[in-house]
Amino acid sequence: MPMQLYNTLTRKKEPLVPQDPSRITFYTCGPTVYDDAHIGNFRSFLAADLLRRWLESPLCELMTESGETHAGPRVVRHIMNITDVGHMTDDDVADGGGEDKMQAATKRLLEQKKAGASHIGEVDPNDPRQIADFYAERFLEDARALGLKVALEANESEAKRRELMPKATESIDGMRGMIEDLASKGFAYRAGDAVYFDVQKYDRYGELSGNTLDKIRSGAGGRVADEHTAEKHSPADFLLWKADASHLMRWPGPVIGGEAVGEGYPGWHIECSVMARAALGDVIDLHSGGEDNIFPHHECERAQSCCATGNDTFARHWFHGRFLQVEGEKMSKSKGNFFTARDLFAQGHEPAAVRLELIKTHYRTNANFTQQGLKDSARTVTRLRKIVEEGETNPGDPTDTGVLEAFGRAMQDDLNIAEAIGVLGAWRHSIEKPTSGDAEIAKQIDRVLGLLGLAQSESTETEIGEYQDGITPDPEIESLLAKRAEARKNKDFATSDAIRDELAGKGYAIKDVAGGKVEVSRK
RNA sequence: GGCCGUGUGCCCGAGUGGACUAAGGGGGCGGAUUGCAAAUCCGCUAUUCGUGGGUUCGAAUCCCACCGCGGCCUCCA
Repeated sequence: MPMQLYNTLTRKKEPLVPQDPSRITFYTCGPTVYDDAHIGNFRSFLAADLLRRWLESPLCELMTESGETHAGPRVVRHIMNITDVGHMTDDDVADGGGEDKMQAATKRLLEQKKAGASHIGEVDPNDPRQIADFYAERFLEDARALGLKVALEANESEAKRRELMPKATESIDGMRGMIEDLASKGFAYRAGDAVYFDVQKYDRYGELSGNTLDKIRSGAGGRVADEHTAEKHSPADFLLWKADASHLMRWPGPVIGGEAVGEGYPGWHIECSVMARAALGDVIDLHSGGEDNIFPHHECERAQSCCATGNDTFARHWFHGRFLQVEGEKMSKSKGNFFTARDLFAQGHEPAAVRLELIKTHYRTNANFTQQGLKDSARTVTRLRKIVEEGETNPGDPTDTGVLEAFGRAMQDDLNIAEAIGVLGAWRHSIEKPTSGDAEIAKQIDRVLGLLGLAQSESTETEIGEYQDGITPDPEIESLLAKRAEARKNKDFATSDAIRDELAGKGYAIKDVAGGKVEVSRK
């Protein structure tokens, strides 16, 4: 059974049929780097990463255009852009008002700097390019820590990074070119300082999101402001270029109808059309993003790309992940349930646990990120690691060969990761003593899950303690551990238990491990 | 208001018409082990699938209505 994958465009599960099944083209809308990416962002990027890893797996079978089955492994050319251009908060505002994201970041960073925050280091909060570069670098670090394959590949060299994780600011010429091309073909027009895409010229506008121009016009959300739209042909027309000499980030504008539109900045959809085409060609196999990207971003991107290339199809298959909630609630800074990946690492959670917690819920349901879940995930990772470590020292055949097939069957069905992990649990249960064959199976499964290669949290050893979760040994803990060891030696268990309780009160869990040492971890 | 998705045990989550007397993980309980814990291992832990109707020989699974939750309807993964 070839792999089935839900396609946002057709609103149903259907076989993924790439143009060339041995080499799949995949574009993912990446982060806007005006702040650290949060775990919701990463859930979406990790869903794309999991899909990519699955497609590359020898276990994955795809349908070809002629209806045959194509067995893996295969190559996935995966591109993830980095948006480092600020965008107007409101592109309807014709008079240059509104606030740019990078400008908003500047404001925030200035405030933080005043308040004494040091994490921004030498960055000049008044320079949007420095801000973007700073956060882009941090994004890449986090992405690598979480095992995002595209970020690992991009790390090989600056050339690779430009190729696989292009920045919008590196593609301004291409954007200008596509805007001019769209205008010359009659799909775009100039109105005052702006160039707009003429949605009425593209009759498939709305197919992806299920919107119609009618509904957009009468949108009860009340967000289609009309007083500024007089210059547009349709209220749904969207910005391709905005001339604005006051904008901090600005570039020479396109030439429309022989006249140069002034210096300014591109609209926020055009970059992906340009970068996807440059890296992957006119028609791509797969395109992913968060569910909020469906409209307007991907709808607009599709319109631009199809009109520019003259093809009916831009992306053959659209893949969108649902949002992440935290402890059952919408994630928000005011609720205090807003986490970046590095927040969690700093709390001592290992990247593999964070990764598993973020990928273990089916991408098309709202996931609930919880502290308990993070603990469960950490345990699952430890167990998987153990199978490999113990198995490698015990030569032998696999205990059960059916597990790969069952795991694969689950993944083939629209990336049913939860069932796949269920299969893994039952498999682990059936193993009494892991063999080298079992270790091989675990490793093959992990090439899809991407957990075992990630950095383990540092443990620091002292004479009596093994400190986990990045805990730094300090004299107070050390002396308590020493006292407890002494008490245990004298069989004074009342004292020894009291010390354990005291440490628990300070937030540390301890356990006695082989060799007479005590493992100290966070409670 | 429109569109899209979703609602399964104490919790997270599989299952999408008959092998469901509903995976897997966590938690809890009991046992082995341990000075006691931790970890590990063994056993137990939903006659029931948001609510109410309907279709069917048969429904968690299909249909309708209602309720709850989430997303989009020109910043947003």
